[in-house]
Amino acid sequence: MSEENRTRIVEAADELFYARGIGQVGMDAVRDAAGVSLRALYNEFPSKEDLIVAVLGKRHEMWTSGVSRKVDAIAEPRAKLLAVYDYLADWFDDGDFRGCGFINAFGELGAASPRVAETVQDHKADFQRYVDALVERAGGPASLGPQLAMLAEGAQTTAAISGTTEAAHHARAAAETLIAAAGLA
Amino acid sequence: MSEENRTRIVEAADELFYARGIGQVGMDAVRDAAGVSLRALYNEFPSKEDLIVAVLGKRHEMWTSGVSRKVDAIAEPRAKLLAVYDYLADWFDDGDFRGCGFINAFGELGAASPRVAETVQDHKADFQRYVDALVERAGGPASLGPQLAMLAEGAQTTAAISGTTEAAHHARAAAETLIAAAGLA
DNA sequence: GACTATAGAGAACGATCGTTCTCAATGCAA
DNA sequence: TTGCATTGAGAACGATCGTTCTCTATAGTC
Repeated sequence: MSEENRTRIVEAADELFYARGIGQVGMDAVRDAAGVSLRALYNEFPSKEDLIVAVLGKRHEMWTSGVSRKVDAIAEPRAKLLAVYDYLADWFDDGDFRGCGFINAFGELGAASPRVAETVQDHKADFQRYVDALVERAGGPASLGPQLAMLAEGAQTTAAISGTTEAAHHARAAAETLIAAAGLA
Repeated sequence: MSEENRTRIVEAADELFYARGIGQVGMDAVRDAAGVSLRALYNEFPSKEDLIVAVLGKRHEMWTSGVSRKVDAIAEPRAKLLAVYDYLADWFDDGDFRGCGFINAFGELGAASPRVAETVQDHKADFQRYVDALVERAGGPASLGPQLAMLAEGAQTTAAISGTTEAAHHARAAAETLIAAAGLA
């Protein structure tokens, strides 16, 4: 029961935080959306900061599983690198896309909450390691990893602000050029 | 006098908003930092949203003049493109660097305030046009502009979250590769 | 010097928010 | 059934915030 409450709360909070911005969402709104009592909410998450960290944790899992599903579907190591941008394209096409939740949380609360800042840093470092590993398995130089990750980063904010999906395709095209220039056929 | 008040308020607010996140800064804090009465503050900016938009406007000017100062110092059209990343490197080295103020504002308030969202969009569109113009003058293909701008975008968020300057150099290296691949010697 | 307009200092207001508390209802153990 | 622990519903609390108002002092005008 408690576990069911947790997931319902986290899912509702994630949706609200992401759509409106964390500071614009009160705990009352989370309670209403989750269909849970305020007492149950605070039983699971003793403070809003705890809830925020949990939401980011769930978002990290969604990101990680979403990216690797797309990457795992491709066999060729070089093409795996490009699959990341295909995942972005799918994501950007979601009507509710509003940028990277981690970047948004960092900009809003990174300075005020060390826990939030650290959670965001961990997420980005994890993704960087993931891309680095793909690059290595494809036989690319170590310098390629940060460049490819940065393109993904830039695509997310560009797509969020411009409101268009193009950024994913521009990023993918740039990645193809970088990969080819790195000597990966 | 009123003009002097305006600039003092905007400068103080910019520093606070950027360092702490906009929602974490009350109008009282702005008043204290600006050394101005609350009445004078509201005389110049009838609402906090007005102040936020003014702060973003000033930030846009700082960004525009900073980038073009760096770009104008270079003669060769191809090298002008890379000067953008040198500007980023300088900026990231600032101890108070905390990412792109526009991205931060968008993530925090873009959904709640159409005026903020539009101001951020205008800023990014302006920068994109600027890069596109540099690319065109260098004889590069139109597809290069979005790619270079996206690298700059990604570098800013990466540097902000990782807390390191490297991102500017990675972005610059990637830009060199993209520029070379586009046939610009 | 008297009058008026302006502005500073900060109290005050109303709303919101994170968090806790009250109270009644429920479910379970004996 | 009685007693007890748990829970839901939501009122209440204390703090903060954006904004306005009061009151006083000052400066300029006649």
